[in-house]
Amino acid sequence: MARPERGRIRKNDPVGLRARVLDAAAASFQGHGYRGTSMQDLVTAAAVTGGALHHHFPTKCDLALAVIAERVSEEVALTWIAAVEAAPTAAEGIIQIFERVADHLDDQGSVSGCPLGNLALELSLTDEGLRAAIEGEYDAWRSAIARCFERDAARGGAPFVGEDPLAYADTVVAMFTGAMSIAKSEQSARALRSCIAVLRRIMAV
Amino acid sequence: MARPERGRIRKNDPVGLRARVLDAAAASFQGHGYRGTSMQDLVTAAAVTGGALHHHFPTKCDLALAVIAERVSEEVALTWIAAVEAAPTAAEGIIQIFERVADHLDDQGSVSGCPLGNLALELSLTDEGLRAAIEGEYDAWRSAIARCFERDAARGGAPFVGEDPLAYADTVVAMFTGAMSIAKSEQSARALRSCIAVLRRIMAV
Amino acid sequence: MARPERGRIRKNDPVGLRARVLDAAAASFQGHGYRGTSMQDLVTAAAVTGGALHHHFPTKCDLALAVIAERVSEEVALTWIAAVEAAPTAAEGIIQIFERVADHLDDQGSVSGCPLGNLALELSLTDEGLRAAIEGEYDAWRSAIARCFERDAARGGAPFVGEDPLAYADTVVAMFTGAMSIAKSEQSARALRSCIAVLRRIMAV
Amino acid sequence: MARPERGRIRKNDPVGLRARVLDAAAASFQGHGYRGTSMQDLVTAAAVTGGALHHHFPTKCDLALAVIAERVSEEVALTWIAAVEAAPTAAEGIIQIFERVADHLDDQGSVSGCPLGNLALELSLTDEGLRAAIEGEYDAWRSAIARCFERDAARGGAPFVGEDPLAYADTVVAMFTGAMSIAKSEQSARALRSCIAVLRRIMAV
DNA sequence: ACATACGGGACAGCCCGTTACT
DNA sequence: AGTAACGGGCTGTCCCGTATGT
Repeated sequence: MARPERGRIRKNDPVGLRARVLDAAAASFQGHGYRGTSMQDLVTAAAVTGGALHHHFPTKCDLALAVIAERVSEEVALTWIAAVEAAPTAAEGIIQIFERVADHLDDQGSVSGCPLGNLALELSLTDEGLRAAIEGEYDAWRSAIARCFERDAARGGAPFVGEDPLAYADTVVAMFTGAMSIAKSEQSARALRSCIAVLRRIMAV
Repeated sequence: MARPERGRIRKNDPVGLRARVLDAAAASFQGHGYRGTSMQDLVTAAAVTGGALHHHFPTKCDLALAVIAERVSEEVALTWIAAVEAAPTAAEGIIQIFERVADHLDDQGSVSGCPLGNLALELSLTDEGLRAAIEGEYDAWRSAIARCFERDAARGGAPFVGEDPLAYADTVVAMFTGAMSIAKSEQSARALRSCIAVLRRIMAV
Repeated sequence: MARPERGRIRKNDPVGLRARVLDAAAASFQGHGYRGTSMQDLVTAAAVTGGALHHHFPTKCDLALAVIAERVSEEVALTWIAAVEAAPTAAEGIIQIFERVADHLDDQGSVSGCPLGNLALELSLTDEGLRAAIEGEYDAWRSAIARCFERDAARGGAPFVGEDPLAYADTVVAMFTGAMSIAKSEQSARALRSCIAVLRRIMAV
Repeated sequence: MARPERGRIRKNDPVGLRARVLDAAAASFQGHGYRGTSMQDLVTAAAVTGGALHHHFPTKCDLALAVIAERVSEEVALTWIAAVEAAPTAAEGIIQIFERVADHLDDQGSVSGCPLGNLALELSLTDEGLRAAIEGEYDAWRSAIARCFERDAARGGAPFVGEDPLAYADTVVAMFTGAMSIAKSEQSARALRSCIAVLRRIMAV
């Protein structure tokens, strides 16, 4: 995957630099928001120069698109999609993910919210390209959960979803997104645990 | 009576001016976000001068606090608290509110999101005072729903809430907040309608 | 001197209010400078409202003139003019004043400079009226010292002043003003003590 | 080679631009004071853009520090330090400098004061870094004069300084600073000439 | 690829002074 | 006499993006 080094230490490291910037941007966008993050902040956080930053990401919007495509997307894929697919049933997987995130928030001092939700509210009305990218992430997220519900139903499980697994998937995503928003404003995982309690009853896990 | 001269007639109307500013700010904060709204925007939108604005709201943060306390709070009270309390049962009230909001979004061209949710994600980590104010609104919202569930349970209804009406209330708030976030990124009421379908089944309405 | 009270407690106290403002302004002008002091600072410091302040001093410049005429002038008169005149000889008086001020600076934590010197440098080129007022203070100060030198000379003392007591008076004022400036930048009375040492030798005290 | 489009021709000349800004700032700080000079004034005076100004001097304080270190310092070095060192004796040098400055003031229409003194009084209590920088300049100035007195004493001259050349140097600096302050408020070189007369007698020049 | 210099235009906050009002 | 509302305008700072340079 990575370009093979040839013993020589290259001063120019476009891949590493780009990755550093994306990491810094993803973290800062989540913590301080898109508008709350200046390019200068990233120059400092990623230890790059302004020129290099603009070489890789001509505009701030380009950077946001890359963060969504290469960082937020990955986080959704790992935290949610891979996890539900790996779980015995979608219901169990969903509960586990909620619990894992809630535990993680308790471990950390602060709650900075769902990265996708943060960007969704801040950028959806700003730029059509960004909006579409965010919508795409939501779609992938919801679709993966719906597929798991359908799989379970095909196996005779998940009776609660009835004829509309997509609506249930949508609702799970909405609950998570909303609970993270409340969690951010309360700086506690309480709302997530409330959702867990309700989900257990609904899905009989 | 009124004397609309071409020269400037100055009228001391602190209440009216303050109201104009709050209205303009509430609308712009919801549409473009807190950081996406400049004080100059409000000067234009509310037709006030910079000096007058500064007199009533020395800092932008003060203005946000006032918007939360005097506009967002009122909207939550009207749209949600009064509506659930007035409905025959909490379950019916909740469904009605979701439907009313979804219809409203369909009528309008664009979806600008839940005012409380927007501010929650953007400002919770910015200022402790703002975070606390937002937390208070969430608490009032959730508590009102929980009280309605308890009232119904006392009358022998709402069997689904079991022993924890607060968790159900929390979940409803999370679902609404999250669905509005998704709706904003999709520019459609779809997510809300998915939630309605699920809520109907859960609460058997 | 004071207007006779008639048993009734008057809420309006123009004299007291004016005095409070002048005190606050004199202190702040010396500490933070004329431009470094805002009318709002004085509103806070003197516990008056903006309206009352502007009622007594229509413009900031008017206030500065009043501070010079009623506070700085008084301080020069007390600290310098009365003190040299009361001393046995001008030379002894001058030394004593330098020492008194140096001791005072050592006692206090910080050195905020000579009130007249501060205003002189900041305002002389701003407004002709202010410049003239400051010049008048310098003139009164220097003249008083010169008169004392002449008085001593008439008694057969102060041989060092020769035929030009005014030049010596000027020099003393310059030394004091300059030493206070250096003292402010060093936050120490060192420069004043250096001047004392030299003055003792020159004037043989 | 160069392609002079109808648009603006941009030239990267960091040294020249920086020098232009420092020159404009030094002049304006002396004439109108630090607080009396706005960044916009400098943008106009130095014919630079706000962005370029901010690039070289992120804050006004940074600019003041640079003005002290690179302009005021140089002026002190040229006008005073080099001049006293070059003179046959310190006493003669000092008198010459006073006379040169007095003549210069008479030639010009207006007196804008000693650049170091102006900044000393206005900024010493504003920022610790500025205060320290100004103190350093005073120290260099005074030390240079003291060294010349010592040199003269070693050659058998300057009998008046006795055992404390530093106190005499201090006094000379104070006299100059104070006389310039008075000169500014009187808009005349009179105070300087008074000092010259006294210095001649004291130092027997 | 990367680094520095630079352009032009906002931004929030504050300023001094005036006017309406009690 | 004293209070509070209000008017414009300006301040220092920062912003994002581009151009020049290596």
